[in-house]
Amino acid sequence: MSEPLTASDETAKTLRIRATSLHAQVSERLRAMIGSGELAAGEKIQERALCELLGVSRTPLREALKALANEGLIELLPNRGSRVAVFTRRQLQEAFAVMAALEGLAGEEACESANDAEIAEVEALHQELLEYYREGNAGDYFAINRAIHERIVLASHNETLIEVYRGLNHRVRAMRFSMRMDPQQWREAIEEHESILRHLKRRDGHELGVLLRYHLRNKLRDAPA
Amino acid sequence: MSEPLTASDETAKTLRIRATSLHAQVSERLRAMIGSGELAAGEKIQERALCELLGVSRTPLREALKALANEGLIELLPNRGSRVAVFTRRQLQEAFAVMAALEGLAGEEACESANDAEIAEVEALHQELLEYYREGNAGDYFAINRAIHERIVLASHNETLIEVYRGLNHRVRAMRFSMRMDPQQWREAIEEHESILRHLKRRDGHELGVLLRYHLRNKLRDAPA
DNA sequence: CGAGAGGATAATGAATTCAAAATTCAAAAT
DNA sequence: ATTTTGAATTTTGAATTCATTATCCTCTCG
Repeated sequence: MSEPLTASDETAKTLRIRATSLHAQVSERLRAMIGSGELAAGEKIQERALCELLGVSRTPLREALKALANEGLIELLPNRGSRVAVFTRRQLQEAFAVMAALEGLAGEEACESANDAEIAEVEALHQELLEYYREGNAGDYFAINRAIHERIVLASHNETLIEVYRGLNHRVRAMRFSMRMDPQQWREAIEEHESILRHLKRRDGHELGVLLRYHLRNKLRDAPA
Repeated sequence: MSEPLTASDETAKTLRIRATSLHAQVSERLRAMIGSGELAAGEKIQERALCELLGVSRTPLREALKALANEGLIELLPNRGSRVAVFTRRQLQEAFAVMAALEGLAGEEACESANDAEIAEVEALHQELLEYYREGNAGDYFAINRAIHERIVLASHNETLIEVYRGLNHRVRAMRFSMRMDPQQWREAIEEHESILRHLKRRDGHELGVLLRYHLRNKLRDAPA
């Protein structure tokens, strides 16, 4: 893993149209590295080493760092470089609360704007969710759970909402928390998801909004941090 | 206006500790210029000219541009530089909807977290609002209106929420819309504000949340854009 | 007279350079 | 032995340089 972003082969370089600017590629890459934990929270950014790893000069890397700092994923220390942002338990709870509020709006708007295919997709994911619940497969359950929430946000067709939600999602991923639930909570979560799907299919925006705004409450235990 | 960011006087330079990095100062400055309309929507960013105006080299300017692009205030055109973002009427409506959702959460949390001084401050602003309403002074009315909403968000003591809200606020300012209301709507807005204040003082988070989530609906006419 | 080719000019994107600041490390002093 | 000092080294922040791409302008040809 971690190959240079630019093709090392000269021919490939000249033949391939450069899709995006380097700083955008580096930003994307760093977000992924932070989200996956390859760059750990609090870790100092070694500019020169990262440049070498990514195969770019410091200029695009620093541009990317500034952009990510604006997103909250990187902290800039005056005259002392930058490090991966450290999130507190409180910040995680805050992000959850904001995301729940956004999902509430997304639910309302999705009921008005979603097309049938999008709703069908959520339903399909819901079936998968139930499958993993029955199997007791928590890892895949959480992945699907997240996918469902994302699909509902996408179905709002509100680009601004989608973008803001995405930013928070990046942060939450960076936090690498463990969302452990006991069987009772898990059962309740499943019931809530049943309601969510039902209201979405009925396009009952108001009720779906209420559900989503409170669905995330108390789901969080805490992060290892 | 528009003096270089760095002191031109050598003595001042050496004596004063440099507070923040150039890119941060430039970002701040550009946000203000976009918010005030000094840089108009859609306007091409002339890097060299701006550098000269701000008294910095292209490096910090470009870092700032990347950061603002991430915020949505600047558009990056591949190999063609950048321009001030152009917002559509739809994006403005989207931003309003998201802000209303965030204010709803802010209201709920403010009722739990605000201290009495913060509530008193909102009440004082509310009195000012009424004053401007009676005077028919729309300009100051909107300024105070915005201040009230901001104070409620701040009173949530949810840093993540505050930050996300602030980002949207920058965009909305950049849009320079006109929020014209007829007398009937204005009267209704005042009544809503009365309710908002009443619920805040009673710390009735649920009701305040509902109010704020729907307060902004239909407030928007449109932008000159 | 207008459309298009082609070359000059300017702007962009990224690498490199350079000064200032922080960090490291070894020697000296308590 | 531990802390302190101060020079060497590294890292950072920002300016400058350089290759590439886009834009403009003129000239030719229809």
